[in-house]
Amino acid sequence: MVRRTSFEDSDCPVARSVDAIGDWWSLLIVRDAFDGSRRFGEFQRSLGVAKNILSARLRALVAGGVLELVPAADGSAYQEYALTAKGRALFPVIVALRQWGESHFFDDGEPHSELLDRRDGRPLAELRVHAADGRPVAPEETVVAKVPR
Amino acid sequence: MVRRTSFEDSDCPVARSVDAIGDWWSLLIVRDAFDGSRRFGEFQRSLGVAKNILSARLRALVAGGVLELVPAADGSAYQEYALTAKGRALFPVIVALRQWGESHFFDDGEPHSELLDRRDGRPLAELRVHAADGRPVAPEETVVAKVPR
DNA sequence: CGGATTTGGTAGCATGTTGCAACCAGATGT
DNA sequence: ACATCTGGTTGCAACATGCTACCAAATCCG
Repeated sequence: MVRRTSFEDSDCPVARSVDAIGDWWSLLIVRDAFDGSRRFGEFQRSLGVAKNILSARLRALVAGGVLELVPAADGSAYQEYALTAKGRALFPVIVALRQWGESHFFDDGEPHSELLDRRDGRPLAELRVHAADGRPVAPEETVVAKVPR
Repeated sequence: MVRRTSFEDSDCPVARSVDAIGDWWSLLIVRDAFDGSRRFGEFQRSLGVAKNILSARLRALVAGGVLELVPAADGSAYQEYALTAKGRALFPVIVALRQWGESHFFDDGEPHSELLDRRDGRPLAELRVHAADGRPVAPEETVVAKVPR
């Protein structure tokens, strides 16, 4: 994306997040990281993305503090990409996108990969937005407060 | 983004969602729609995006069923873009991105726009991922079930 | 009514980014 | 030692992006 206008100075957190993630490939990389991918080759096989693109995205994610390079768990000289705390904090974003996709882009019975609770093997609960007091809120019940200058 | 490989046939809901949204501009358009923007000009002023890009994105979002064209509320001959039910279902995605941005890209006290509960004026609760039984689950406590062929 | 302005776009063009293929160095396997 | 795997980089063509100019219809304003 040719973007002469970066969002890194925007006062909207959504814009900064979008800017930090970079592009959709990056988000799918993060998804794969949640799913257990750790090595360059794993990401590449899973995503089918060109290696130069993957290389650039991984570097950007590391620079952005979403991933970090750690020594390979198997003791080899290679390195692995691991989610940082900041990267793991993207979990609700991935889950939200996943649930939206499940709800709107698959016919009844059409098979798709699913995110399950490891403990009981059941799908996760639908994400819901709540107010500070725990009451569920719909979009119309919210308001964006413009930044206090 | 030059993407010869579309994700529309992926079995991963995240990939299909990403594909359906299209690009980051589209997501910011949806964010603005949640914030009350309805007209072409409103989106353009708010985003500062080139008109041809905005035009293409709006058309794609309408084609994808995220937005729909409705007669203008003020009775004029113009039309307005309104979120469909499918579009409104993106609310958790936007909120998740917003909260991630708030947590990681603003210094303490740095002003930023905020999403508040209209009823009590307080920020929303932090989104959390729960299992079917209501227990909170961390990423490591989940597993992706590969599609049953 | 008539002219100016706003709204909501489209068209053309330069440029940057994507994505493919080829290549390459170091680590690993045998 | 030799082959292969891993993890990249480089060059290049094609395409999408984004800017500016242009345009038609609707609306405003005197």
